[in-house]
Amino acid sequence: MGVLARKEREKLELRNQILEAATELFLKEGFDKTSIRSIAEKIEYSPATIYLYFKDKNEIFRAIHDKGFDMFFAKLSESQKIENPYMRLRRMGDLYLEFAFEHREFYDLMFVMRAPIEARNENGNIDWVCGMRSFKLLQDTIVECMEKGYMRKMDLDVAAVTISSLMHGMASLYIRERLVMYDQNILPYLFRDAMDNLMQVFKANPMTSSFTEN
Amino acid sequence: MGVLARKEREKLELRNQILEAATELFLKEGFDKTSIRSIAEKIEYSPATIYLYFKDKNEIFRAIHDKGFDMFFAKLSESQKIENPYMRLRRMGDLYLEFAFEHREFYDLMFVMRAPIEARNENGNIDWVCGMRSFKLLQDTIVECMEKGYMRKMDLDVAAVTISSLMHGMASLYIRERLVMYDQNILPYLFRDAMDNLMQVFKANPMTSSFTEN
DNA sequence: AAATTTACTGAACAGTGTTTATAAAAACAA
DNA sequence: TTGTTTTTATAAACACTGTTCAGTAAATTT
Repeated sequence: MGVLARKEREKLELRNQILEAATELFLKEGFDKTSIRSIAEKIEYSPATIYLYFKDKNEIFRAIHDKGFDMFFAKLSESQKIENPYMRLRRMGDLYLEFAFEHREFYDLMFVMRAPIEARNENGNIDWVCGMRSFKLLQDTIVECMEKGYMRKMDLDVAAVTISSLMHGMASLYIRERLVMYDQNILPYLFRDAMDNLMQVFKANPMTSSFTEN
Repeated sequence: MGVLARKEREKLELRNQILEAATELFLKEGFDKTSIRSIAEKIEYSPATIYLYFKDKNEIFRAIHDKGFDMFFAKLSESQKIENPYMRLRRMGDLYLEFAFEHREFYDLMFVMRAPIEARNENGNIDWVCGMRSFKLLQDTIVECMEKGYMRKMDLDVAAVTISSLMHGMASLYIRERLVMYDQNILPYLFRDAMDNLMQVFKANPMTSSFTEN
């Protein structure tokens, strides 16, 4: 049955064409200007055709959102070559911000925009896998830090949420232009110091632990 | 010239009517469903009339955004009765999250949405006053903490950005549904611990300062 | 009473996401 | 090679959206 296989392939190919066109438009023109009609024109199909491959506009951006998380995971994984988990965690912070700065639109779609979230809600099950892969990387690193004594023992969820929140806060305040009172060129330095500061919260300091523990 | 005064008053009154209707719709139906036509219908005027009082839809939401910042400032100011600046700073954190949880739509408009920001960009000058008032409250409290020895001396901008980013990160990840992997009921407790942790970064601990200073 | 200013609106423009009936093409069966 | 069925694509329409502008009616001034 080579016919079915070919059809399957063709079907997937057009789906990818739609996704590529949508991504290109999204990165160049933004979400609002990436209309179903503009995508259709780019791939030289009728707008209605797109609805044979995606349920709605949100589902298209849900797919782009997923690809963004793949890129994000790859970026964060660059830290894995670092042996020391505490240094690795610190490096993940830099990589996080590098991703946010280099791929603002993707970051925005993944962590801020409503569209990709609304797509899965109608699906029924809230499949949260793609983002979870990166979050698990963070969790595992924290656990390793605590196990190997680089970090004082504390609730994993609290540590993970604290770190994620600081990172996302900086990235999203910048991307959504809520830090315009600062010279945009010094922001990376401010963010760096903020990360360094936070790292100290978690640091296990044997010499002072008896004083700071309570 | 009582006539002119009355006309001025009437002009302002309709402007407020538009704003009230828009706010009500915004809180009930969200940004997208608050159309110019729906606002017009609510106040029983033609859609075109709205454009005699506001340049565009963004300008309407820019005004609502400003009112939100007034509420926000009032909320944060509740902390001012606390004498100790370190305790006051900690209280401001709680009040920040209370505001975000109680007025999600306002918070979203003020700190996440693009619409109100785009409004001022066309104005020319980026009048950043409304949000700055609250930010200054934070800065002043930090300065007071450092001056009175409750907080170790460090760069004010770094401290302010660190605190703002953590707060906004928690609030916006929650509001934009990026923390759905957690039981939503425990989030307030996680956030509380995250704030307590961060406070420790800044804490001036005389007994251990000689060890931690470099 | 006439002229002018101010306030308002109907209608249109150019777009949006989405659905549906219809047509064409491809695959399968006799 | 027919005829039938399934798959794939689309034109056209629906119900919206923000925004503009010519034209009208009312209020104010001369």
